[in-house]
Amino acid sequence: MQISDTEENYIKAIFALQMQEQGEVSTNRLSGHLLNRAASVTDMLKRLSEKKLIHYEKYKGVSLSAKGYRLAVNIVRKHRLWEVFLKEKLHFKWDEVHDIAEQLEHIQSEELVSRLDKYLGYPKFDPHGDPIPDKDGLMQKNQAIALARVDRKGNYRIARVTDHSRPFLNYITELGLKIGDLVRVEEVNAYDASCKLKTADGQTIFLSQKAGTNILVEQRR
Amino acid sequence: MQISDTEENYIKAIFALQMQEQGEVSTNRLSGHLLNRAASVTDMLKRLSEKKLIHYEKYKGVSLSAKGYRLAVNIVRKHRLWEVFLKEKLHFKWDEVHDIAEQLEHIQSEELVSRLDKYLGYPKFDPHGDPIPDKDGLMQKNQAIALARVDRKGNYRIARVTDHSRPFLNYITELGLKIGDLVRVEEVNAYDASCKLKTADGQTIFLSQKAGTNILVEQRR
DNA sequence: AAAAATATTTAGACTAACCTAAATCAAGGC
DNA sequence: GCCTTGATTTAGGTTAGTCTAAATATTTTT
Ligand SMILES: [Mn+2]
Ligand SMILES: [Mn+2]
Ligand SMILES: [Mn+2]
Ligand SMILES: [Mn+2]
Repeated sequence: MQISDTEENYIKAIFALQMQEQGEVSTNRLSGHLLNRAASVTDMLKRLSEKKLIHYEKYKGVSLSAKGYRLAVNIVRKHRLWEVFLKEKLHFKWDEVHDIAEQLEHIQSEELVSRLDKYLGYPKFDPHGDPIPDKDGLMQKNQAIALARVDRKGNYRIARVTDHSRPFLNYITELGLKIGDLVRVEEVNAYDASCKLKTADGQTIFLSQKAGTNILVEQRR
Repeated sequence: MQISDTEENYIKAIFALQMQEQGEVSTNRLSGHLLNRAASVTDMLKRLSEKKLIHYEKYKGVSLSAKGYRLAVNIVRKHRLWEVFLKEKLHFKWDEVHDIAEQLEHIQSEELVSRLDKYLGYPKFDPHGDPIPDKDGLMQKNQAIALARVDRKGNYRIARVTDHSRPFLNYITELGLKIGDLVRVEEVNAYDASCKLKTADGQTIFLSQKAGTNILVEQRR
C-alpha cells in the first residue's frame, strides 16, 4: 500500500501525542500539533482509517492500530538513526539535525535503514538521548527523571532532553551541558523547582524550573 | 521560492534530454522520458515557465533558463554524491544505488550536501563513472569513448557506463568488469562492432555492439 | 435540565499534478 | 498552395491535501 509523506507525518503525530498521554488523541490536539485546521485533520483521519492505520470513531478521538503503530515506530527509528548519522558522521550540531531528519525519515528503503543502522554501530540513543527502536520496534526504556523533579542531592548523568528547539539546545550547550555529562545536583528549590548543579569541571550552574523540566537525568550510584 | 519534487524531476529530465542532444526539448520527448501524457507535460511547462526555470514558447519546445540550469546541476550533484555514499560507505552494489538516490536527491539542505561532499572526500565521479558537479556546478569532462567505437587496439581504462539498468549492470559485473579496470582491446569487429577484450587477470571477454555502446573507455598511454 | 461554550464534522472551494478527449497548429507530400 | 498527419495545446475531469464557514455534537456551566 502507498503511504504518502503527509500521511506518515499524521501517523507520527498521533504516536507522539499518544506517548505524551495515554488514551485517544483528539482532533484538536492533532490540529494544534500539525498546525493544520481541525477540518483538515478530520479529512485525513477518515483516509487513515480507510487504510486501517488508525482506529477512528466520529467525535471519539483516534488511536493507532497495530499496523499504524508499527509504521510510526519505523518512522521514528529512521528519524533518529539519521540524526545520529548527521551528528556522528557529518558533525552537525545537535540543534541542527532535527529539521534535516524530518525530511530523511520519509526515504523508503528497508535495506537502507538496516545498513545505516549497522554503519552507525546499532546506536541505542539519538543525539537528544531519545531511544532508537531496533528493527523489531523494541527500544530501551530509560528511567530518567526531570532535573526539576530530583528529590535527592547527589550525582546524576544527563540522559535526555525533551525540548528539541534551537533556543533551548543552544542555551544548554552554552551552559556547557550535553548528553552523557555527569553532574552533582546540589539543590532543587522546594518553592520554585529551580536547581543548582556542579559540573565535572567544577562549574556551578543555576537552572530555572522551565529548563530543569526539559533535562532528564539518571542517578549514579 | 518553493520547488516541489515533481518540478525538480521535470527540470532534471529537461537537463538530461538537453545533454543527449543540443537544442530545444520537445513536449513529446519529455512525455516519453517521464512516462506522463503530453497534456500533463504542457501543464507543467507552463508552471515551470511561470517560475522562470525554463524558456518556453508554445509549440517551440523548451530549454532551461540559467536558474533552471543551476537547479538541475545541483540535483544531479546531490544524486551522484548520494550514490557514492551508498556505494562507498554503506556497501550497496552499483545497481542498487540509483533508485534510493532518486529519493535522496530531493532532500533540501545546502549544508548537508556540502558536508556529505567533504565526508566522501570530494569525489569527482559516481559509481557509474558519471562526473559529479562541484559546489559551483563545474564538472570534469571525461573524454571517454564507447568500446564499440574504439578504432585502435591497445590498453584502455573502463571509465563510465551509460546504461544504468539493473540487467546491464548485473551482466557486466558477472563478466568481471567494473569502473577503473584496465583492459586490452584485442579487436573491434568492423562489421558488427562487437569486440574482444582481455582483462588484467588474463580473461578473454566478448561483447556485443549493444553492450559495447554502453561502456565508455579512456585510452592508456 | 436547559443554556452556553467548545469540539468536531460537513459543505463547498482551491491548488498541484495527473488523466482523456477534442481542438488546433506545423510540417512534409503532392 | 492545399491536405494529411503527427505534435501540441486546450478543455474538462479526478484525487490528495489543504482552507473557511456553517452545521452539529459534546461538554461544561448555571
Ligand atoms: Mn528529532
Ligand atoms: Mn516528517
Ligand atoms: Mn543514478
Ligand atoms: Mn528524482
